[in-house]
Amino acid sequence: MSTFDDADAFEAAAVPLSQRAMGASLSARAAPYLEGLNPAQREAVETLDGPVLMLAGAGTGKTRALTARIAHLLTTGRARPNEILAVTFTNKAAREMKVRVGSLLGEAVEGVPWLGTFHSICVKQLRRHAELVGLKTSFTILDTDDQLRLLKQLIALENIDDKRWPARMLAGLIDGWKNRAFTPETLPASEAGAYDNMGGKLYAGYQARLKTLNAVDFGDLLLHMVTIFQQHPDVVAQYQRWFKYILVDEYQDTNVAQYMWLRLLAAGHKNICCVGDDDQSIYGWRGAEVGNILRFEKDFEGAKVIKLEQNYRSTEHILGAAAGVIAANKGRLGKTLFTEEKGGEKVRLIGHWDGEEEARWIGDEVEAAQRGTRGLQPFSLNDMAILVRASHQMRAFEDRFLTIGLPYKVIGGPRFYERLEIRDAMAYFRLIVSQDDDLAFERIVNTPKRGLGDKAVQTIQQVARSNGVSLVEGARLCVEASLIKGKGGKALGELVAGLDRWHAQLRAEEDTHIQVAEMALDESGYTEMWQNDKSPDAPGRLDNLKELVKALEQFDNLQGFLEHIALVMDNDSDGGEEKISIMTLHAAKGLEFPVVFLPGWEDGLFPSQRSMDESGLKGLEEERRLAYVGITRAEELCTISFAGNRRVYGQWQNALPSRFVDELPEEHVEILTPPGLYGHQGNAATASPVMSAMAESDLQEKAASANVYNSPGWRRLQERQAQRGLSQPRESKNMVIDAQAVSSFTVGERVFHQKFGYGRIEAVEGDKLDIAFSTGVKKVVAKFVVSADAAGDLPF
DNA sequence: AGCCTCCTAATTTTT
DNA sequence: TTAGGAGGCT
Repeated sequence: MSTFDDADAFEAAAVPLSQRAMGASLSARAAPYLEGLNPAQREAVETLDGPVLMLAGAGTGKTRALTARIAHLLTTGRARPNEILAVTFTNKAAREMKVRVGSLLGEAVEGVPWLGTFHSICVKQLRRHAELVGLKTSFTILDTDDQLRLLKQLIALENIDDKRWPARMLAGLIDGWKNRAFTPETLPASEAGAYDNMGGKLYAGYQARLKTLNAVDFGDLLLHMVTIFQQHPDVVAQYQRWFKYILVDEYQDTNVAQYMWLRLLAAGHKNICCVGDDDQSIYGWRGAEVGNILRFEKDFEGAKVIKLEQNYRSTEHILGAAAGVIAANKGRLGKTLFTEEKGGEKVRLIGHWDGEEEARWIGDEVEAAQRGTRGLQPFSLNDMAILVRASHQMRAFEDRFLTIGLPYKVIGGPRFYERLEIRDAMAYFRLIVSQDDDLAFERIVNTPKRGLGDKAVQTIQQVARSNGVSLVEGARLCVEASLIKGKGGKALGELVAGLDRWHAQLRAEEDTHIQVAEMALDESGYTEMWQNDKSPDAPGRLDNLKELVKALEQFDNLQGFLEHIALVMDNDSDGGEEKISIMTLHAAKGLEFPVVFLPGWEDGLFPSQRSMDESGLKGLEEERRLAYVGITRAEELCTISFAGNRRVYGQWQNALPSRFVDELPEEHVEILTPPGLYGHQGNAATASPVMSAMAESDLQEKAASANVYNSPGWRRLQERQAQRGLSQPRESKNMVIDAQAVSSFTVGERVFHQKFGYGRIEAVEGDKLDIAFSTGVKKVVAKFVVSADAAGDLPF
């Protein structure tokens, strides 16, 4: 069966033949989109037939090549817009590509209808074929919140210990399985069996539940399409025929499901062009398979590999430093970036006593760069960024910048549509559109407070289930039968009546969807709830709600809006004031800044200990790619720093400089040694332990063992830090306590705890102690207590 | 039903 | 340190 007979995007977007003629005449002259391309880029644009892997290093103009390729396909008449499938990962990338193709072709082309993210394209496809996986065309897309709520219910329903099966973990497992294209049916025993097969059972239960709810999660979008393609050759055949040319951006980030989907689609014309950079694969932890890009030539027979290696972004020192770091990775496809721009500043490297000093120093440097330093012209704050490994590192910078009044913005924080009030409002909207949306109902049934607690909700659920109806219908029955007493019952009646009324108003089209939306938020008491809220963020939330309603203006109806929101979750609202950006390294991929600071290069933090523990060498290599991504974001000035001491979860911890610091090639690095730091007496360059470490360490050995703790330079650095530590009373005490706390506790010993006071150890299990305090026996982690004899030395 | 207190865990995050 | 969740108390 097929829905291709419907008026669909293929037909709607078909381009009149006259345009093809126009395209041909355009290309007869010098095609404008080819101008200024270097030979490699040009080859990437003009090699249209067969599989092509465009290996595009950082800053080599891959978006340019990709968009020119689309323009080329269209103007030469090789493909009509609707015969091109172009996939990206983010909406931002999709948008940018649309804009750039548009500007290359002017008014000539309406747009490429199948240009979008993996997910948006899959939604489009799945809406056509939903019934093939037992869904209705109108299926809803769940966000993470809904997903977790659903899983919690499932876990409770199955009477499973939610300590052993936290919903979060289960969500992670299921996500992982979907990323690897495992359905409950195809889930290998090795995966499901690892958890008494309970994982597999819960997965199946979850999928069944989704089906009854007529809902899918993000992973399903891909997975369902892969399933459909595999089970219905006629369906996939149609798409294979239609998509003459396929383009994929950021191929190194594709997961197994995405890979399978692409392979299935490309099997027809085999004209697939994947763009990516194996050195920038940093999403392994969420299912991306670097292997996809490494295997490309094997997967797609007769593939042509084109390397874009000329970099237009960074100075040669920055490129050199990045190359030095990434060289330590194995199994790379291998690219060597070069630039024609010579000179520029070396990458600067500096060590600090602690994280606060690091933030202070960077703040000063930012202000200096604003004024113009070292013969460089002044930079705008918009041209500067601080890229951190983990978001908790941002705090030190925010604190410092607030103190000195430096405007900053955090990129990639909680997004607009993920905020509580927005999700609540959206749940109301969802219910207005469809009363079948049980998850939305659960979310708002007692928001604002209506006196409907667990018990009331349970009653509604029971009634709904036994009658085989939605929760809204169940609630209606409860009201009619007066099953819920008191003010809760009355409020529930009002809510149901309200939902009916708003829905009717929307249908009647007497009011616009915007008016209905406002009405719902007001009449439900939701707006009022925040107006009465005295917490400091309430006004902001009200503003957000206003903004949400305003966003409705761009859509013709609520359905369209909801669809958009489910898939497009960004908020790029940017005020006029110049600001320095603070973001994670992950968030920085694809961006560039003239001035970049890379703080926190300490072993354990970056590379992250957890990443190395969980994924070993693979994890370390991904961390290294992250370092590479970080350095290559910089155009002119790149500054790497590390701190000897850092407060982590309230405890002081000391750390060694990142092993990546040692991998920076000496000739591209300038060591800054401000007064008061490592060996400032005497010659700064030679006294620097970092420099010594770099000079003395053996690259080969490092690459092999990935362990440089034994290099002489590192030892010296450590010693020096320890010495400094002793001269700095506060921090050193903490470190001493830490050191002794880990090892030496015995049963019966008297200890002191900051909170519980004195106690006696009853049992020792690894680093966990059972201690009898005056208030009772507590389990305490060893590092939180000290031997009672040492208590007098406590800094608190 | 709702508030308060205790406990635990703590990268990276798009869709 | 701190945020969020769970469980207990009113």
